[in-house]
Amino acid sequence: MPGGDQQVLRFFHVDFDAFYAAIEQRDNPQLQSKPVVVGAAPGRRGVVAACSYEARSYGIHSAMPIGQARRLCPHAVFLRPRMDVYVEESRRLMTLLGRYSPDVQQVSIDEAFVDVAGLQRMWGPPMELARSIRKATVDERALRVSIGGASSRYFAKLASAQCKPDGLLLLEPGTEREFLASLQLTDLWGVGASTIERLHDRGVRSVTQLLGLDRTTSEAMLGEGASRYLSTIAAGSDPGVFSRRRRSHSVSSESTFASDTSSRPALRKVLLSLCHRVVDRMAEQGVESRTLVVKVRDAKFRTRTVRRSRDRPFASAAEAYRHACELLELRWDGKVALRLLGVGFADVRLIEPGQGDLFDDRAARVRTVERTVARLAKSTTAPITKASLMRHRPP
DNA sequence: TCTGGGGTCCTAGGACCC
DNA sequence: TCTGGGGTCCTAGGACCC
Repeated sequence: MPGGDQQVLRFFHVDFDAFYAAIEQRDNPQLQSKPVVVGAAPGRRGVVAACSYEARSYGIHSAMPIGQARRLCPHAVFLRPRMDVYVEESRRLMTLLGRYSPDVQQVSIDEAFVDVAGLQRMWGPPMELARSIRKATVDERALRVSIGGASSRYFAKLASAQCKPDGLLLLEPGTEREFLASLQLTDLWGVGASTIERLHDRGVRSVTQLLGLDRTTSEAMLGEGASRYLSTIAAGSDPGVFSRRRRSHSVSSESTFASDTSSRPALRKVLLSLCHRVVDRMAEQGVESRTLVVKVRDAKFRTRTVRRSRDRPFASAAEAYRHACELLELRWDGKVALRLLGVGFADVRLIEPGQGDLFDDRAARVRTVERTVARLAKSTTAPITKASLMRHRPP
């Protein structure tokens, strides 16, 4: 059937190399060709958010505890993230990609899928298009990018990971299975440490072995969902993890303390501040939720959550805070020291017009005051906050 | 060695209803 | 004194990713 099911190279996965670190190196020439680590301040709690390839040669990688990174490379340059700069850079890069294709799907701050179907007449074959994009990011933004191309998003993503940094790898449609056989288990997107451990326990050490398992064995090992996921990949098909459907949505904020604490007043203060942060962010997005979640992590790194759904959305930070305090007591005995508190909303939805009347008057009034304060705080340099959040009470 | 913050998706079990 | 099956909503935890 001409043109029917024939696979074509349809997607690029465009992935910027060591994004935060590369921006820092670009903006400060003294950092070029030096090990640069962006993340928590050394000596404090936190991890590596991104690091330059020079830093990687010392064994540093993202998500590594910052103290460990410093031990591996004490002379590395340690920087705190400048998120506003990275977000702005990301916006410019997505605009740049938009010049090449009307269909750019951003999937994180530093990566996007580009649908290249039908672009041949304007930009030439995929290889030429990819080269043009790579040249443009260097010429215009002084940033390097790796591009993977394939007939599906999933394989394009695998391909870009294989050619990093500063690489280009286009998979000829039909060669997916061959490509898979050249990968390690850890290269498969969606297969993490826990799955790998389970596989190793059962003697499965290679992708070929994994993909050769019969369905019954693999279901017994990994469960039905994961088994179906892997058999789709094994067939060279897209398991669909990057398709656009978005079922639910959540908004959350959390904070790890400089040191563990079991002080109830201190914890409540954190809770109040988190409630304000999350509710303000939801207001900016024009969304609301009926489900509040509180997250607690203790000194032993044991994490627990507790949630409460009700029949109408939470209307204000003050209201969320009252419930959050109750939820905290359900998950915390008041004795054990905690290292983290989090507050979030699940199943977040767009506010429907005219729904404001559903809130009772008092909640609506409180919310109006909160919004005004939030706006004021943004438009002035004078610090505006709730009295209970201030370090020292005013005289 | 010490383990951030922001997310998504899946699983499994209980309550409740028809 | 033995018990079905399906659907929906809710909760908690886990795996995974950037």
